[in-house]
Amino acid sequence: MNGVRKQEQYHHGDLRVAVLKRSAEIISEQGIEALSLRAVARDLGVSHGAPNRHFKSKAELLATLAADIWQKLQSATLAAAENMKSGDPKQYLNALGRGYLRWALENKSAFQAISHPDLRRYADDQVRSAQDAFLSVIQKAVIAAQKQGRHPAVDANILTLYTNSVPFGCAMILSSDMLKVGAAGFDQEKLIEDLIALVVPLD
Amino acid sequence: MNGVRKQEQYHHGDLRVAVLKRSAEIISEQGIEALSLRAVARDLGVSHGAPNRHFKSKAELLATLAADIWQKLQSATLAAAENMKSGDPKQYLNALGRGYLRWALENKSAFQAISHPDLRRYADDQVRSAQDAFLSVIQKAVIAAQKQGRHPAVDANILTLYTNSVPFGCAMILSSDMLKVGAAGFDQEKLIEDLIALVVPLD
DNA sequence: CATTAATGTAGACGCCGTCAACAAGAATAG
DNA sequence: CTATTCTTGTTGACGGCGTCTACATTAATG
Repeated sequence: MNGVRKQEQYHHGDLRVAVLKRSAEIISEQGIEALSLRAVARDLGVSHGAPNRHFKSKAELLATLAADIWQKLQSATLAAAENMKSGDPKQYLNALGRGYLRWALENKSAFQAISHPDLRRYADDQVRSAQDAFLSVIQKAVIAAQKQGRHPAVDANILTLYTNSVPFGCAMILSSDMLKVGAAGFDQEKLIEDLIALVVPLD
Repeated sequence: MNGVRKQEQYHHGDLRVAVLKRSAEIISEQGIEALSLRAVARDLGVSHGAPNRHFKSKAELLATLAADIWQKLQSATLAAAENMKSGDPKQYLNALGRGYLRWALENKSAFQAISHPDLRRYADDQVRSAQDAFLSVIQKAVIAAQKQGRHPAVDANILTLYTNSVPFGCAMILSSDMLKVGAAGFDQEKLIEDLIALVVPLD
């Protein structure tokens, strides 16, 4: 029960972290378009200008959040394939794909946030490197699977793009309700399995 | 030389159309996040409240624009496969895919706009039906190709989702510069061809 | 303990979307 | 042709936003 509120104190103590945390909550609860610096400040019982001491701009806050989301996506994706690290490259890639898509579908708002227009404008180093880290995980697995006979003749970059675009596009489409797959009580895990099997068939 | 400006007149005559046109320009030139009702009004030499007479809200304007973009995407996609309408279903689907991806890459800002967060909130009938019209074009072609032996055992909805997610995801990834494929002078048409061939191989 | 740096506050600025009250012009009925 | 009504554009206001500056408080440092 150490949830001691520090609202009465002049210095918050951890405002940067608190802003990031509350922002992430707002994104996952109400979507990224509902996020405003002033609302976060209000929620934290702090003046409207306080967050600016920790983020040069809203874009910088968004970039920090986005980098974090990429990192979480990467962790989840890797964790899903953990137990077959040393196994068959195709199975490994397939497991990565399933982990990727599963995380995206279970964290729709966060996943949508990483492609938000405001982020694209603000090409931030931390976002870039978080993205690159994730993409290189995929790329390595793609290349390993290619050596094992998956589309041997195709350019590796194009193959990586293709492999990425399926969970990415699928998550975008599903999370924006563009296309409804079996509205009533459908089996998400089966969807994931069948869909990824189309990109990375296990023979 | 009939570019007669009507700015001096009290009634614009065609404000709704003019707003839509200028909005589309702004989106394609500066991206959707740069679009504001007031800026459009300014550009058209009209008072800041005037556009509200033609659109209940900004969301409604966005919805109208989005429906238009879906329609354009559909036209371009269909046009790209026009000459093989009566041919092989797989070739037809492949051509649709290439037309889809090509249009998305040549109209990046517009394409990105249709998945903008502000739109997802505002579930508008016109957007829905424009989307549905487009998706049913794809779905029909997917089913036709399936009858010809493309992934015969897979659920048609999942197969449609998969088929859609490749051009969609790929266009999203490329247009947000997440992944760069052959930065220096690369052949877009070859990329399109190779990529779509992975989803809809022509044997 | 005195000074400096870090952090939060308060108020202002110019954007934005939206609304209500009003004005101008177009369309229509008599 | 004129009087009325409807549509469309104007104006000003409101609150919300991001950002900046001047200032206050606290923490850290010498």
